[in-house]
Amino acid sequence: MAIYRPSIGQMIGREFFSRSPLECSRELIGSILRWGNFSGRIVETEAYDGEDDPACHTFFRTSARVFVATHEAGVAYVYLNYGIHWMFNVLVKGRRSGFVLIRALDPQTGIEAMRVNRKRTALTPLTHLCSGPGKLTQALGIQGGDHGRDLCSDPCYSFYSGPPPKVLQQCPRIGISTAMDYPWRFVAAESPHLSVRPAIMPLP
DNA sequence: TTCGTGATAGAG
DNA sequence: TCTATCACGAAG
Repeated sequence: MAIYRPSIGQMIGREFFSRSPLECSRELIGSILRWGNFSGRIVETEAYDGEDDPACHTFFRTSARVFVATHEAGVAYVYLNYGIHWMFNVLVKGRRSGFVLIRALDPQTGIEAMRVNRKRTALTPLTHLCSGPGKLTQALGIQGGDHGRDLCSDPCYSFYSGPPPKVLQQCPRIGISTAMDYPWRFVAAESPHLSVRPAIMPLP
């Protein structure tokens, strides 16, 4: 796998996302998502492979295949799930194309506004603000209008390289009903901001 | 454990 | 048109 780790604080460019979903998912752990006045460190992602992954939208949605074909790597793929929750993904197009689902953030800036968006009080633990894909979109105000937004051209809506995780753990994806054995979820295992703590994986 | 909620796609 | 499905979260 190609290693791409720009120096800390550098805006992540389109070439980062011009790689496979697994590479991008893994290396986004520890990076910073800036979204307007909000920012957070990415501590949990999942990879969805657009070619032979039954859990990926491209597998069962024509519109997703059209989206991949008509957009550049590094744009947002946002959709509503269960009629309630917006899911925030990034389109990646390398040797393989697909999506990276951003599942949890460690909030850095805009925390009070996140609490307002989440309709939570100051008593709510910080670790509950963005610990899940639906929670983080609500906290940052990400909605359907952001579908297709380019995340590689506007410094206010971009990813920035950050300190690498202390313990990068790879484990099975959660919340899906097919292809559940693919270990395509990545977490910063030391973070208290995860949606679900992964089981301790036995050594190979 | 249950339930709310809406876009999507495929069947009829 | 109708219906099943869905990468979730909160309340109880």
